[in-house]
Amino acid sequence: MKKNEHVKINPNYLRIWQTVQAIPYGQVACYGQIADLAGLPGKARLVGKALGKVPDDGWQGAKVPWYRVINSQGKISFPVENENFNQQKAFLQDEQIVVIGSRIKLTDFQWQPDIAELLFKLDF
DNA sequence: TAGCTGACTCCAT
DNA sequence: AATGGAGCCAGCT
Repeated sequence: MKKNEHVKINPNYLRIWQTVQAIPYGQVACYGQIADLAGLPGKARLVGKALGKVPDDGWQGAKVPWYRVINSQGKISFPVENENFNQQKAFLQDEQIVVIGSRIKLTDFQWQPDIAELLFKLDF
């Protein structure tokens, strides 16, 4: 199939991608945090699924910074030295985020969104 | 339809 | 800090 016009995209993925786009440069968020902000509490694993399907060319004209999402323990959720792991780590370090091994200090880099502002921006 | 899977979390060691 | 187990739940086969 060449065209994707009849390919149905899970609407939850769209909300997740949009929420991830709101993570500021130089900061990170957890899977569960994104799920909550996207209005999908308890569905952290779905966030991982959605990120695995992020369009390479971005969504709605903007890139989706999937690499700014890590797990609740402050670690990159790919096996160490795996190709994806290395790419994610490199992207994060490019944003001045300190990554030690697979670990990032959440106390220093975790995104603390202003809920009111975010809800307005995301328009759910 | 019924299992299986996993870019998760939480809690105990 | 690292490791393991149980719970979790939408998607996928």
